[in-house]
Amino acid sequence: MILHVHSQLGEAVRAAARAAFAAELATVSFQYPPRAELGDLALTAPFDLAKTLRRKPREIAERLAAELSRAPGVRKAEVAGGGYVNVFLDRAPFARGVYDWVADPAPAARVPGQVIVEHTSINPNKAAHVGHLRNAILGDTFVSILRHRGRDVGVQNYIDDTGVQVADVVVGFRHVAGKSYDEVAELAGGARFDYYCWDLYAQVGEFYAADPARKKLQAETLHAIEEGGNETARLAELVAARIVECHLATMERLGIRYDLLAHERDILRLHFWDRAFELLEKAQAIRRETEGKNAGCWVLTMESEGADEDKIIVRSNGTVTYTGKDIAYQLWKMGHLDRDFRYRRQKRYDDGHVLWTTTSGEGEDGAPRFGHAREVYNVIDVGQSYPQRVVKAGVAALGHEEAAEGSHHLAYEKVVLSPATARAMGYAVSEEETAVKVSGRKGLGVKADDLVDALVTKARAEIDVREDAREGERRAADERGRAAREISMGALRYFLLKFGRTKIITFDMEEALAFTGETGPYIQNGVVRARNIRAKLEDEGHRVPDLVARARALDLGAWLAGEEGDEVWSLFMLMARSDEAAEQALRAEEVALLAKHAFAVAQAFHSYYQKPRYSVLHAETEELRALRTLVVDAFVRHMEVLTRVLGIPIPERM
RNA sequence: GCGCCCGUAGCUCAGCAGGAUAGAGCAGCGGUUUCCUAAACCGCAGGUCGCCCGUUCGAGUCGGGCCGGGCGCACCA
Repeated sequence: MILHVHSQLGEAVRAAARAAFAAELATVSFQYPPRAELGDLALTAPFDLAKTLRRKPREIAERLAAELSRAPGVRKAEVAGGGYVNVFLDRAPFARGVYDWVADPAPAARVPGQVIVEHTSINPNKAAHVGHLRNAILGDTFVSILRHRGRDVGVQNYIDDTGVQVADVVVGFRHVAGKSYDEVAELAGGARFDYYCWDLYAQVGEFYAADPARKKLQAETLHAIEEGGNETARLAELVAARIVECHLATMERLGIRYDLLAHERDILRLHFWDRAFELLEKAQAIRRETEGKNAGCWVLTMESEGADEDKIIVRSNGTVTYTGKDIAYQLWKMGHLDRDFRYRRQKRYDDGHVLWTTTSGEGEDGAPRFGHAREVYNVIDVGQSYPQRVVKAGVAALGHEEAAEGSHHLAYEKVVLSPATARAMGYAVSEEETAVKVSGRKGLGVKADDLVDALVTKARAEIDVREDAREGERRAADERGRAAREISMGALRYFLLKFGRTKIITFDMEEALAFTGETGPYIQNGVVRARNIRAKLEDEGHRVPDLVARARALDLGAWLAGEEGDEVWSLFMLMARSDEAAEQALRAEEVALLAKHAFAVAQAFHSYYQKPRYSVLHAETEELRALRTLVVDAFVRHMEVLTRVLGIPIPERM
């Protein structure tokens, strides 16, 4: 909504600059005055023009202000400070526009070209932990914003089913737990297999540490898995497949779904790397070293990477590194590898959406076209920045400049544990430590399902307290359970989104369980209240659509000019800026911007509706009731969209 | 050594195309419920934006240098 105003007024400013000063402005950006009394939008173009025109900013501002005052939708424009132009919008038509926009949000213009987002990509060898949740929630929400803003997005979850981590658990089953394939199969069919593997994986760490010679088992196992067609590979396959199902179930609790599971095994079996190697060799993007420390290796030159400029892609024993495989995968994503996976249906979600999986065996018909993206976002922790740069460099070295340009690493920092939370989990933490690193090897970390369980339990307890205090009918257990799950989901998603992605999150259980203040439940609460007001109106014989229609026909201008109007106006301005917030989130690749914006909108509504003098049901006049209903209805409708984009469900009651 | 990230209120963090008096949550203190549900609202208090230099009409924001903390620079993934 506001972006439309920006471009319209921007045109007016450009025209004015042309007419008055024969100056050509490239882009006109608008800011917002620090206080509402100063105006609705602020223009800083006079400062820029002052430089090129060698005239006083104020002088330029005067001229632009005069022109802008005549622009449609503008009530007045005045010069402030050293050369700002503050624009006051005509409130009534703008407010009607905002209402129409939120009541019937036109989908954003379709942006051509496919976008692939890879996220989650957890090693399929143990339960997901809170760090993985950060990845998945970040990725899922980014996808949602992309789609909201008109992008065609495919979501891929990379399954490293032939890596060392899976190999370690296989070693665990064989040599630590001493289980046969059938015994593992039985375990895998039971509950909490991912938890079992979590503990087993930690034991394998100790097993290796006790006798370094045992590391040989890891190498042998990994080799057998890569080779395929043997008992070890079958066991690895079983473990990985079952753990992936656990991860999918965990993520589904948070509303996170995928379009494709891309398996590393299939990248190997279908010889993606061999093809990528041919391409890289032919383009002389990689070269074989004949002397020096990298003798016998194929390396990719990394410019400006410091002392160690070359990255080894193929080891001297002829095997390819992970980074090499990743280059092949990235090339496939971008449609620059003339190979493709075969596909099978993995599962069908409740809403009918099909999750596909890659396969190197027999494929099924009907798969959509995966992997011809214009833009690729890889959601991977910041520790992978260097290999991600290598992947990008590899794509670029093949001459695919645009593809390299379109390769984004959505890097995020890790999640560490607060001393209190680590202690609660039974770890000794010294006084000086301010944070404790999670460690899969040591089995130290907060499991995703445990965290969700704790949230649901806490939310349920809160609900029970409130329900028991109620007069009249109380909710049944299953309704309370559903609300508890929805509130937990909102709390967790917001909690992991509100930090910038370059910030290390020190995870504290107490803090994560908070339902007051800047949290998901705060946002949910506002919408629930607003919906409740609408419901009460209907109960008392009013019809919300009629009231809204009536309000639209009233003199909005007079009302919006008053004291109540100021509060309503700032709420409407904030709602109008949601499209801008979403675009900013995409441009800055920072999902937190939209999450924070949603909180700000909720906050503005809370502060308004809470005041008894602005009561809708007990409004002094029918006119005021109609006007306030329009506000409440606009808020609900808008927040339904915003929260859906953020993946925050709205419970029926808190 | 080189590269990246972080340093803003007691604590956790916003402030990411430089812009007006630096914001929010938590914690603290004081208020608000015969009023659409208090997971709420209102108020008070709390800041040399790590330090120095520079660019600019203007720097928390950009550049350089320093200090402190974290991560990366594997023939691991």
